[in-house]
Amino acid sequence: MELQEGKDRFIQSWGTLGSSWGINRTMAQIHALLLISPESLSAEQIRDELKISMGNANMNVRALIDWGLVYKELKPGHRKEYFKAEKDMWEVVKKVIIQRKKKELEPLTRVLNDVSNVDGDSPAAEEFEKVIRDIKVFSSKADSTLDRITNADSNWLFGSFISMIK
Amino acid sequence: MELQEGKDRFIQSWGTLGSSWGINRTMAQIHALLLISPESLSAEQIRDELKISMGNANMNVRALIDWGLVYKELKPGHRKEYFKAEKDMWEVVKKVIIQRKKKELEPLTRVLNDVSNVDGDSPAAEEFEKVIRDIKVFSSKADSTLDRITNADSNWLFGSFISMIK
DNA sequence: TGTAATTTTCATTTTTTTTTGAAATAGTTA
DNA sequence: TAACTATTTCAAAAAAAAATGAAAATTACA
Repeated sequence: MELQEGKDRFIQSWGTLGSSWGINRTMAQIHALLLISPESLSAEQIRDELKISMGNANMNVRALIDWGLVYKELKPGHRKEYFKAEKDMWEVVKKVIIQRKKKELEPLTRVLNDVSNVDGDSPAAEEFEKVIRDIKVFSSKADSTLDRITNADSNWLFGSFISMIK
Repeated sequence: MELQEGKDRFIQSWGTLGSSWGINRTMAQIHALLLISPESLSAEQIRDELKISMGNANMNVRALIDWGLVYKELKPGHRKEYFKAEKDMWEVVKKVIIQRKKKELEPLTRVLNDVSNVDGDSPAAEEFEKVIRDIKVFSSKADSTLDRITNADSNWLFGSFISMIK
């Protein structure tokens, strides 16, 4: 297969995957482009490769930097800013978990605490409080497990320790 | 807090959370409504509670059933179909993992295999192949870890086994 | 089988999300 | 500081996703 075709297909596919992970398509495509690039790229190069506007390129590069998935690189003698991707997949996953935990788990926890006591003792109220309690217990476990994951080595989750508990 | 206010806030919040998980807002709201309901509900009741159209209610209930997050219940003496939610959060998470694995990991793997060999040995081609290889290794580990999770008891991931490897 | 209730489908409309592009701002060099 | 290059912002446009509602299909019961 031609390199160009491979690149296009990979960028496309990574973009689709990103959409399911709270990373919009262009954002994920930029990440893909930087992943497969041996050199860091400028916003201008990103715009040209992906055929998007400067504004779009700039906004999504910033978002990627916020997520910790892309780093800014200052090339001596160059005026433009250059960008390179985090290429370690375990790091990528950890960064995504950190963001999503912040954006999803924390707001949910706030609501669960707010609504955990309701008036009355009808079956509906009882069931409601029970479900809220269950979800609270579950999300607090998820919270600490996710913390453990984001602080661990990839082998902790993937690796040989499996055999230890078999 | 009034029960109704608590319900509304929870349904709203679960809907938002769902949007980040490949479950559209209404789909997640229906799941939330069924979660906190002591009795199974008909499509008509769901439509009324959430103020949505029948078509929308029907389509999203079907989707929830596909995901395994909602079950159909046949009430003797009733003509309508009734629906109840999967209320065990660990089951909910496992069902979501199963769906997302199918919808995301499998297509990615296919593309990675397709593009893993490209012409030439330029730095760009070398880097491309290296990145594809890395992602392949990573996703195959993720794949088996996710299988393990979906077959395990919730304690496996959350629970006391942590202490075993400390 | 005929009738009414229920469920499903899907073209159209509405809503939400993303992108553009042009203007404003910031930064660099001579 | 002037002239130019690069970056950021954001209102408006475009694209994508979701919801409606009416018609079609299915199902249950007399």
